[in-house]
Amino acid sequence: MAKEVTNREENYSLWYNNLVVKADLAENSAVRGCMVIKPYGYAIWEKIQAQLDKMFKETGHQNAYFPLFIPKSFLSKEADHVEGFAKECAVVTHHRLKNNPDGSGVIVDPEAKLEEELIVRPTSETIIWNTYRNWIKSYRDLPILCNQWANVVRWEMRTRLFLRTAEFLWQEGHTAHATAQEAIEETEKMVNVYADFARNYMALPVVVGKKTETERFAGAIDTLCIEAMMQDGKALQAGTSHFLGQNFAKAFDVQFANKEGKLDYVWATSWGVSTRLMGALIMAHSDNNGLVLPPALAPIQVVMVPIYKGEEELKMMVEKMEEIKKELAPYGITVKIDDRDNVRSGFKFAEWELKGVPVRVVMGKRDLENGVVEIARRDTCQKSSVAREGLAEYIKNLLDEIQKNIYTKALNFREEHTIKVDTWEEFKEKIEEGGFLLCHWDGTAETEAKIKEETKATIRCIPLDSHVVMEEGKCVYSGKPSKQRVIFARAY
RNA sequence: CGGAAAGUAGCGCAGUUGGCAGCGCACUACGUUCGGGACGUAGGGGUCGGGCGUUCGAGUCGCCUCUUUCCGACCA
Repeated sequence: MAKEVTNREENYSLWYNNLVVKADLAENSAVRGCMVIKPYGYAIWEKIQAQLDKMFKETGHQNAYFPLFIPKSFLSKEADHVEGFAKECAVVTHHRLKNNPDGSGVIVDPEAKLEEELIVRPTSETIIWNTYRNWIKSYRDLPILCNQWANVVRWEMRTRLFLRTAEFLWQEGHTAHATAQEAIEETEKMVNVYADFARNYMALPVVVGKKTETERFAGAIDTLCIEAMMQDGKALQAGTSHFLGQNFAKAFDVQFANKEGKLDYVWATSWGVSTRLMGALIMAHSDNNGLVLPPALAPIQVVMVPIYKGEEELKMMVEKMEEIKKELAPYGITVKIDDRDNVRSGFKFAEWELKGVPVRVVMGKRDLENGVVEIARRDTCQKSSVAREGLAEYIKNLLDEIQKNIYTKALNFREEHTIKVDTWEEFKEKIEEGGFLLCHWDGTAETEAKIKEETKATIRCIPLDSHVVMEEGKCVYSGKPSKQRVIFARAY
């Protein structure tokens, strides 16, 4: 029997640690907080990667790759940036080991000390802008629209599987533009690409918004973000897009000759999403039977389980299933025929449900005689008998419906847990229930800090895509005037 | 770095006043099963985190130490 779980927190760790997308924390404390992604989990990441990569290319971007190591001096060039990342950097100080003279293993060779320490990238702005200096001389060299798929390391004091691991996989876009306007447009364009991806592929309703000054990326003028709500009502920042102004161009002296022949500093953006998206996927859609994957990102969209007695029957069922698989191929549907004969079918059902496969097709002798198959959908757990005739089209439509349904379910959940709050008393009460609180805010960092101190709630964003919040009012904390509501929530 | 809890088989755990190291799952073999996580029989698997001490005797008591998890500070 499946382990009985009673609350979401337990669920998450069960699924993480079970076979879904296992992340083993290494036992050595030095790499505690790094993760192992098992093949099935990595397949989900590959789906995310493939789709995002396609969308980046459709918006004119190209992939590139920059070094893992960043000379320490680079990091100190942009004051806010170093302030933001200095506390969580892994530093390489030596380049050689040697045998310990006393025979007890190896030690760091003190002779091999690096002249300048290397930082394992926590993000690549510095090394990329140091490179862009050599690439950009004229307005004709602009824009530069690069993306990098890479791993980065941030030595967090406390880690959490998928949401905050010491090493994580991500993509970081770094663009260079001739004008502020163009860079701002790029920042907006990319946050919208993320929102589009989240909504249509992850089935994750997200709010597009702007970060407050305190929550902003270190070194940015503006940070745009997509914020999602998890099933426990907590907020999760799922992606960010930064307008960096001329900060990095000035720090790395990247100037270009404009059309008038005058020198000017380049305008920059950067944007990224990470393996945190997989955490979001799990925490947004899973139910008590395990993961629920939106068809658009499921590595396996349809699993087929034969019901049989004896080798002959198994062979026959698999043959019939191969036929269905062939019919599904033109639709681009990925199918797994589970022909294992060493586990029972009930076990297979449970296992594939745990892995979140959207559609299960079951076929036995009975079905064969009646010209039907049994179809079970993962999102609603409903089972039905469906005619073998026209099955491929039925499944194609069902996958679309499941995709929509998962999104709608998450959207309804978010809307049910989003409320307007106008008094401080009510704020303190409602924040305990989780969810998004739409409140007026006086725009000061002081108020923001005090609210955080008293309730652990932060301003997730100033929404950009909702007319609901565009109304005047008074700050929920200070009573000072405010032009629009912002989203407060407790966050991961 | 502060506060709390926990370390016993691969995983999850029990172990009473100190007295033979246990259970469930998983694993191996054979048999019966197979339309929702099968069952029977027989097996294999342990430096009880580590060290020191108390004791005839320590998983259990004391001291020290290491590690992990959770809550803060930090953060995508």
